[in-house]
Amino acid sequence: MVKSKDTTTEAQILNAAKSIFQRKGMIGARMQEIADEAGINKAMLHYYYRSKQLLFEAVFKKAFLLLAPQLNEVMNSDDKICEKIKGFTHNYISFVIKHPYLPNFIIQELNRNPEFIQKLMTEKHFPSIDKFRNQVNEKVAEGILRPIKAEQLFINILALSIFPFIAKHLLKSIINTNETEYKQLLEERKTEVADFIINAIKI
Amino acid sequence: MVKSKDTTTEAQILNAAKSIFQRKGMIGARMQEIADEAGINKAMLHYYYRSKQLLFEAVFKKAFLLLAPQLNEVMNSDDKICEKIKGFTHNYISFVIKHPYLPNFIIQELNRNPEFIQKLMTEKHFPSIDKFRNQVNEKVAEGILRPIKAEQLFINILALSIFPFIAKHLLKSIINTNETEYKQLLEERKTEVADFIINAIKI
DNA sequence: GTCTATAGCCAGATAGAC
DNA sequence: GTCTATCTGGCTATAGAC
Repeated sequence: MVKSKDTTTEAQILNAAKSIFQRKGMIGARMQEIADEAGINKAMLHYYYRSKQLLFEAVFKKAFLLLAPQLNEVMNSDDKICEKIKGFTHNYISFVIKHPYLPNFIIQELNRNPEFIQKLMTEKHFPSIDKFRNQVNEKVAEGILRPIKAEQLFINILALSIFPFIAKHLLKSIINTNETEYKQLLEERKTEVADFIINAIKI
Repeated sequence: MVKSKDTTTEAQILNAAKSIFQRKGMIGARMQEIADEAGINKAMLHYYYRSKQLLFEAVFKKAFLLLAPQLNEVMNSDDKICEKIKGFTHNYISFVIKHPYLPNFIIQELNRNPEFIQKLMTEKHFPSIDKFRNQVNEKVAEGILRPIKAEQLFINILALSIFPFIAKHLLKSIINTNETEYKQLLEERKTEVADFIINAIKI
């Protein structure tokens, strides 16, 4: 029987590395920790990925390519604006509930190493908001939407979807909720965020 | 002549540490780097603050106590809700434009060490949204505001104010702007964010 | 391919002269 | 209080046996 793709040593390492890097970041992660998580020897990490830096880049790229296409898919679809907003916020929040460390990982590592984004921008699937921008400008000109810059609206959509995951611990304390209640709030946001945005922009 | 408070060695160290820790985080920062920034010897850091951990905690606490009272001041004032929102977003965004590393620093270090927030919660000035919550619930009951949970509204206000600073590099690339243009967008948000929120909640 | 042992480096911390 | 020199531990990376 051929080994399934996820049980090869190489894949086991990548999964373990993903888990550790996303929780601790590039600098905070320890190769020994990754090896332990994968249940194999530390030397094997170097055998397969040469260095910590290269292992990290493999993890980062994979994570980025998981988030980016979702941005594109919705932003550049042919849906109407309200449908886009509903679709995007619902899908994105659902996705991030399943992968809560992902956005913070991406944002944090891009802050640590802003030049890294240059490499990513050459990728085919790097997100763009061109279609979304045209749509918004058009509808604003027609008087169907309140005047707002497409860029600001885009920032708002992303902020409302992602921030509650990034600032989870701070927000939990300020609004004085426990873990269960906070998860409930996040669930509600799957629809709440779109309602909020649409009320904000419709005439 | 008595030395001004900011030129004592102790204060020089704290300022240098603030600058380095906020940019690199607790793990990324190097004691040597902080000493260089302060223009003094590495051994002095230990003479005044004993260890990296204690120096870090001094910086973190000072930073937190800079952000927290602003939250309280607006959220628990006697202003009407719309005034609160306008006042808070304008002041907070202005403040963060001047201290762009601050929110990310706080959020990042709280994620790394969630237990740390327990210590902070015992402080007098730890933010609470009690008054704001009552106000929102009241106005919603009266039918003056669209139905929304105060907690969700609070999260939205903070998200729209802070996220553009945290995700700066990512957002800059996606919306394809240079540094100057992005700063301009942030400037606009001093009023844009409040308009957006108020439109979203008013009937 | 997988392991053990270790080289080599770097950073926090301290000893001790001044 | 301030400095130089050094200790110590931890981490990445590799050499080499199996």
